Amino acid sequence: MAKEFLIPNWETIDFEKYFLPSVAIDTVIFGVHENALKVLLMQYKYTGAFALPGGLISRDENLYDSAQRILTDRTGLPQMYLEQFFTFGDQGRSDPHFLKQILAAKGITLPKDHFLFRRSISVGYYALVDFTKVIPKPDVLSETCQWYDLIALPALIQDHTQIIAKALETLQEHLDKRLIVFNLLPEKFTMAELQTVYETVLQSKLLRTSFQRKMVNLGILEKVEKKHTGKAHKAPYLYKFLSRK
Amino acid sequence: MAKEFLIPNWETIDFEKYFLPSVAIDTVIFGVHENALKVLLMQYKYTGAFALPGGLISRDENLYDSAQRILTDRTGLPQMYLEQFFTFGDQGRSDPHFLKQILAAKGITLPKDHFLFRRSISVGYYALVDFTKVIPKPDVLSETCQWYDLIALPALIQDHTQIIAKALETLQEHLDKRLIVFNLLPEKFTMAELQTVYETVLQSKLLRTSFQRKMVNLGILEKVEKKHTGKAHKAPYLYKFLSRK
DNA sequence: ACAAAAGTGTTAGCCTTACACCCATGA
DNA sequence: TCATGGGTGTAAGGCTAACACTTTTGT
Repeated sequence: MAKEFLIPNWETIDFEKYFLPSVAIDTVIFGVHENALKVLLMQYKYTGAFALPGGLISRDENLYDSAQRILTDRTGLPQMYLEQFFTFGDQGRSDPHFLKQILAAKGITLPKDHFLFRRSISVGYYALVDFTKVIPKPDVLSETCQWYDLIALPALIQDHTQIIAKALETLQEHLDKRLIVFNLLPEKFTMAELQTVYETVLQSKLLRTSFQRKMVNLGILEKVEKKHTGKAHKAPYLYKFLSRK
Repeated sequence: MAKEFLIPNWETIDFEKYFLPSVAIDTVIFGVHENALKVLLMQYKYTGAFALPGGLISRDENLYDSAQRILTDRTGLPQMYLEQFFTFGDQGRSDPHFLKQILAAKGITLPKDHFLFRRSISVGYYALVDFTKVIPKPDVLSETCQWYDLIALPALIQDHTQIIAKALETLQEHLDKRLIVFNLLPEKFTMAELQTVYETVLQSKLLRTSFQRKMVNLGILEKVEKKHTGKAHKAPYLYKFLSRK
């Protein structure tokens, strides 16, 4: 339910009947491409404002499942690594300015205190995805849904810049503790690629030789075969993640 | 506002006017007493059911401030160490059974789909307090507000047992990373007392000599004076936490 | 053969584990 | 002086930083 629910008559639909009021979900979708950490953002229709993918929680849906659904809608992936990281609830954070503008441009007018305009708490989830497998898809409010480099983000609506910052912080803390990097990579990868992901996420340079040893010593990598790049140097090995140790 | 707001006419008060619907806060208040980790629980009137302190979010209040207010109401402390740890949003988690029973016993009848009976998401905060400074105070729904040993908790309503488990898990992760143990202790304490707190929180024995060195090497402790216990052994030093390094 | 990148060896330092030992205290 | 608990010394092991070195590849 609710997948492309938002398309029909805004004026007549009873949002309260299907969705929980005053709560929403915002998602930060991380992907790696060309040695850079990327985030999936939507650009709103008419206004050109940038925002994180997000959505409402169905009354008959668990919170986690809501996040999963929203992420599937935007990425096309049936499932992905997904983690709740923080809930944002400052008073000033809900600013219906852009939504009102978009609806006005569509010729839709809703009452001032409409469900969609009221203050809401937002539960933040971050997702790690294989960049190459994602097919970004805008929602009804947005013109585009595209990857943006984390170090060159456009201005975002509301508190979405802070939400991304907090997501990154959490990801950095989780990176070593849980073994989750592999969600950002294709099945097979070189040690250099793995290191680059670490470096872009942690935003710091790591020693090549120490990194190699550390990863190998974790005992979760399997050497697969050599990858001949055609370059004038030793061919690197490809590694695979051992799913269950 | 909203402090003892819940006392008067349940039937006539417009909850939606003052509080956000479908969101609540639950708090896990940790304290240490007699070498044991304790949690503050309320016991509901009439039903005898046990629950975590919690409450609603005022429309004009930041999320964090709501949690602070709820905690001040239950402990009497104007402020305390406070951290958001998770947001719980499974469908089945809201069970208005006990609330309905209590209201029925009071002779209050509210419509079946009343604000207070609907499914809600709950934002979890944990607090660390100095046990000796807390003056527990029940809310309007509860008969008592008391400390319970973490390893001998009574059965709790809804998903409150899981909420406590998640809070403890988070506290364990934060214990070494942030320097927060001191919120559970009085100003001056012996190394043995500090170690006991670590052991009860982490639920594992630690080596006395290594622990001593580790704590001292952190450089955040100040040796104050000796504490003569009257026991037949060397008097331990009292230590103080250096607030800002 | 040579440059460039991948991989291995080696040493030093730090932190933890483990346990031995000394110190202070009141019975 | 002895039992008890507090505090320090010391050695082994694991992990990381730092850097030297070897290996493999295509030009």
